[in-house]
Amino acid sequence: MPLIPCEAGEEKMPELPEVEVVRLGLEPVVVGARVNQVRILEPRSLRRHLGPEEDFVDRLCGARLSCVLRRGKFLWFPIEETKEALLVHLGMSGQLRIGESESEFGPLLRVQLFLTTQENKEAVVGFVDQRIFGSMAIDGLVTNSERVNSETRGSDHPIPGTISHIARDPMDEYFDERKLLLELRQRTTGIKRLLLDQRIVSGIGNIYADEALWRAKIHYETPANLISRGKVKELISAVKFVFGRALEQGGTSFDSQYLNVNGKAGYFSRSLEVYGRERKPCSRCGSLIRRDRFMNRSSYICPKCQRRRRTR
DNA sequence: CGTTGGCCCTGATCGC
DNA sequence: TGCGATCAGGGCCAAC
Repeated sequence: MPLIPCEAGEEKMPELPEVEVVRLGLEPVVVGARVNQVRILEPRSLRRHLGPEEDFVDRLCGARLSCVLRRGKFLWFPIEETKEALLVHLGMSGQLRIGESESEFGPLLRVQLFLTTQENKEAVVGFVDQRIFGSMAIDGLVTNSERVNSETRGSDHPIPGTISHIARDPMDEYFDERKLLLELRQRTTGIKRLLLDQRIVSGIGNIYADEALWRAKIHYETPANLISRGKVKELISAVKFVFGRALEQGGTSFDSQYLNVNGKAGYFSRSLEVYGRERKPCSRCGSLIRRDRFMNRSSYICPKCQRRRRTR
């Protein structure tokens, strides 16, 4: 069975497209599977769980998982017997990998789930996470009317309570583009910070934020309310474009159900125009890409295409 | 409430 | 060879 080896250095934070590829890879194995046993190797990986470690294990053991859902960068597995779900966030370095034996996940294995699949086969899911920014939890599912930010449109499918503040992502069929447009245009904060704020729009991380801003030719610090309506629309289209392109590439390298069921193999660096391309030429104008420090992270821009406070 | 700054966390890598 | 500094950044929270 092919397992992707860990190669140091090429690790990147999974954003929406990578998480979706993980979701697709898990789906055939996990849907209808029964959890027989749970092993916690690193209790800090349960930080999001509201309760002790034993409680997490008790609630999950014996559960049948009905499907794999995603919003933004969160994944969850509703449990058939209860109104709860196994909630997972990969953080910066988390991976969910499918295996058949116990020992193939390496020293960064944090949580292990032993499953019996719908086809009555044994499977093991390993949660591997170097930096322990990712986490797992058992969380109650709530419907729209019970949510913190109840939504004005869309389905009333239940969602884990602790992530009910997470906005719909741009690939969601009920994503409300007009609502996002209106919200962005009345905020004075720099546009990149808003793109990264999962309460406003989810799924975007540092890499695809830079990519989308480059496509729309917007400087990352431009106050959102100073960007014209048309330009904000362009930006939202750019987000959808970079997500869509990454998903296509993730899909093409997706030969078997085991391939790409981890947080890194699906990273599609060939398609990146600015991120990680410091001092390399902009593919539009030839200017050298610059790396700035911003919000304790890197921002890559083309200094010519993305001028400060360009609004139209 | 909107905005902003900073903390968490580990292993790879770099400079001296 | 050793060792401290640096870097990666999503989510969340305190402070104003």
